[in-house]
Amino acid sequence: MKTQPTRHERRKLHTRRKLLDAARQEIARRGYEATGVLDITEAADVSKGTFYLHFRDKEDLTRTLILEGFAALRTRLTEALGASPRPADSMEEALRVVFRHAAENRDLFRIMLGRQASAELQMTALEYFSNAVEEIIRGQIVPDRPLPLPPDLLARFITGAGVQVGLWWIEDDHGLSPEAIAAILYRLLTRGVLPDSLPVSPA
Amino acid sequence: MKTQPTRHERRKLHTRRKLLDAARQEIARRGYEATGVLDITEAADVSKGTFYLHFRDKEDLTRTLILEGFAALRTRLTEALGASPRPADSMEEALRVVFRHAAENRDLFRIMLGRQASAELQMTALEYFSNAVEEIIRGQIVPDRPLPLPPDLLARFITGAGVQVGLWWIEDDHGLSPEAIAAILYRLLTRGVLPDSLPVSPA
Amino acid sequence: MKTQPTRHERRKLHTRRKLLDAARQEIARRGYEATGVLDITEAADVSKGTFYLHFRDKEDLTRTLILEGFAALRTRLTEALGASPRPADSMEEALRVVFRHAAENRDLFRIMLGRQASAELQMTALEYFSNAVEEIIRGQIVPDRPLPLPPDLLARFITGAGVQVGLWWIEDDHGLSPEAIAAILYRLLTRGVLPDSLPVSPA
Amino acid sequence: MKTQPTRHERRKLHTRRKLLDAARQEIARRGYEATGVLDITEAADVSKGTFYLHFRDKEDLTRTLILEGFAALRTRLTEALGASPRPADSMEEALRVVFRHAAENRDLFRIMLGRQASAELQMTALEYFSNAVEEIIRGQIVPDRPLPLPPDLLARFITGAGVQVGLWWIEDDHGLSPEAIAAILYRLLTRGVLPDSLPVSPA
DNA sequence: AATGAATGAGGGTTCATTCAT
DNA sequence: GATGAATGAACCCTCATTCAT
Repeated sequence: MKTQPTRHERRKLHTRRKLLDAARQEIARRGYEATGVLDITEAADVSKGTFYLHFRDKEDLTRTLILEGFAALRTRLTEALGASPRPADSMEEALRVVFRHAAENRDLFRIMLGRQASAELQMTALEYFSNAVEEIIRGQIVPDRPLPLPPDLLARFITGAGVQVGLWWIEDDHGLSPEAIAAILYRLLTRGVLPDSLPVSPA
Repeated sequence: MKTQPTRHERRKLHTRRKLLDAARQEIARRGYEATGVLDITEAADVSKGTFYLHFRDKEDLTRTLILEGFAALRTRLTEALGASPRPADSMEEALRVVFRHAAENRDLFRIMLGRQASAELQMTALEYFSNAVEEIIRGQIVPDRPLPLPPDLLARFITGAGVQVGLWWIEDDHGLSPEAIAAILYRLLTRGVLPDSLPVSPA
Repeated sequence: MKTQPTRHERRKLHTRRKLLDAARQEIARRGYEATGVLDITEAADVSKGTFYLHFRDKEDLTRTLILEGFAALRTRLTEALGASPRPADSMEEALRVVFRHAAENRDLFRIMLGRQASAELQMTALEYFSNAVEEIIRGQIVPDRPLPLPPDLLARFITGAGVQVGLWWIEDDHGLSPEAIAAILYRLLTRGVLPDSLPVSPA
Repeated sequence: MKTQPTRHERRKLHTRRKLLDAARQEIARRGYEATGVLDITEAADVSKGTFYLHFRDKEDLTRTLILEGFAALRTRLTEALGASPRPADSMEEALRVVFRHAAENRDLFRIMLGRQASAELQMTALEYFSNAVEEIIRGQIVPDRPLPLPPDLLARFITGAGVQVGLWWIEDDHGLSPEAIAAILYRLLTRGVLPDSLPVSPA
């Protein structure tokens, strides 16, 4: 059992991959709603019928695409932060990892969060990020000093701000490295937006 | 003279209003993409043809809906802040006004910003808010102390955070008054999210 | 009884005339099928409802337009040929009258016979002409020398040829006067198309 | 290899043929304008969507129908007249071929030339025939005896007459064989319509 | 596993016609 | 008599999905 991927299986996986890649490009280019199954299959150079051999429908494929992206990001975060990260320091490092990942997966981030998404998709992705952030927040609560605000509210605040900063930077990096934009976001989140609390020279 | 806005015109305006109201409800319920022109006209109890007498297409109607909303909010803000608001104090007051307005126009805010929107719509609304915030920021820059961060980036940060907090609160107010949620957001924006800077008792 | 046309009636007739004129122009410009009732009423500067006060529908109006044209032509023919025309000579004269009339009523002839017509209209007009020609033919049959061909066939032959020659000339008169084109058509009809029977210098 | 026009392709061609046949019948019955795509697909017993798989729109299909008809007629003429026809004799023979073809393709001729056409279609078909006739005329001009009339005018004359005679005969053959009606038309065209020049016994 | 012809519900839109004013 | 808002049937067309091959 599990001897080899049976050429057949390799071929099948290859087709599936072609579809996912084509979908990412097409959706990033034309937007989720405007991209038809035909656009995807033509870009993948397979027949329309084949699509339904691999995915239940367009939403299924897109969800797969996004979950793959999340999984990859998670892996990367885990690797970068080690098994037991010390939270305080690790937050900024986590942001750095996320921005680096975003830079390398622009299409995917646009599909998840930008105009190219469907509102549905956008909210789903946002919720995913938000849940992850909430998880982290909950992990940091110490029993004798409970948080004065609901963790899910904090998570939404952070995620909303982070996503918009991320999109601003993905559209045009303004000469900022992933590390630089991570530092800015970290500072804004932890110190607020009043001029006094802002760094003197950002970039 | 001018006694009669020509019953005709009154009738027409009435129909137009019925369409706008029906559209707001239907889109809030089913989402922008899932709502057909037929759904709207049926809810408004007019014929499909009538729709096209008043609006070029679904997008036109929705844009009208949203612009109306923006206009109403702007009016309200202007009234509340007076002719010459002192910026520093007025920020929190502005947030209060916005949250009060949001509470009274849940459907509209969901349509603009929530899952019910199209991604396109969502970004457009977000941009609108973001531009308004940017405007305010630029208005506060004093020549001898320039902002260390691009105003549009700050605006995106604030808007992203604000919108998510707003949606969190619109979905379920968690027992928080508009004033309370405005205070929380203001605090998070100006002092950051670290536990130390958070108030002791939120609501 | 019949005192004066009662200002009211004059006004009504005036509106009717405006509609007919507008229709002729619009249909000549855009074609019968492509011309909407709205196009006509706007050109006539009356409301859409008014249209149906004067005509049952678009076809009714168009038929009226064409019948008016026929009536005018008939009047002109009667005047020109006198009460008892001697057939032989009168045929060419009749053609001259028709071509003169066509030149002065291009729009109408285009609507009846050209691309601007509906196929229905075209055949109706053609049948009208054909019937008129048949009438003439039957009037010339002398009992002891019956025609060797059915009069309706001859009439269709003549009408078909005449209409196409007429359209050729209406589109561009090629420098030919009504009299000249009438002479050509007469010659072709009576002598045939073989080179030998053709006149030496046409125009 | 090439044994199989890929059952797929055969099936597709079959569907296409069903659509063309159904369209010919329906348009012949109800007229071009009055026939909807739905009428055609129902008659062909395929779904509405299938229509658009084979033709861009109704006009596209109709053009195809007519061009097919022209092509078939042209083939037949070429076969009948041989490679190098002697013009003089061949004109009557050509008419015979055309009338035979018309008899076997009544629906198509009605669609192209009769009330069932759109005026547009009618003029297009007429122009096609007219151009063909003009071609023939030009081919017969001998340098030292130039035609005294413009070839296109002659062509229009002949075509107009021929089409009307053809329609007269297609509607009801009046007991005339294709050969007989061809002879009549030939005689009328070459000798004119005056009683003296007409044959004594028509059929 | 792959194909692509066929499906058909549903979308947006137009426009001749009606009718209350 | 004139108006024009409202009607609704009918149209063309797209596209996600199915299914026979």
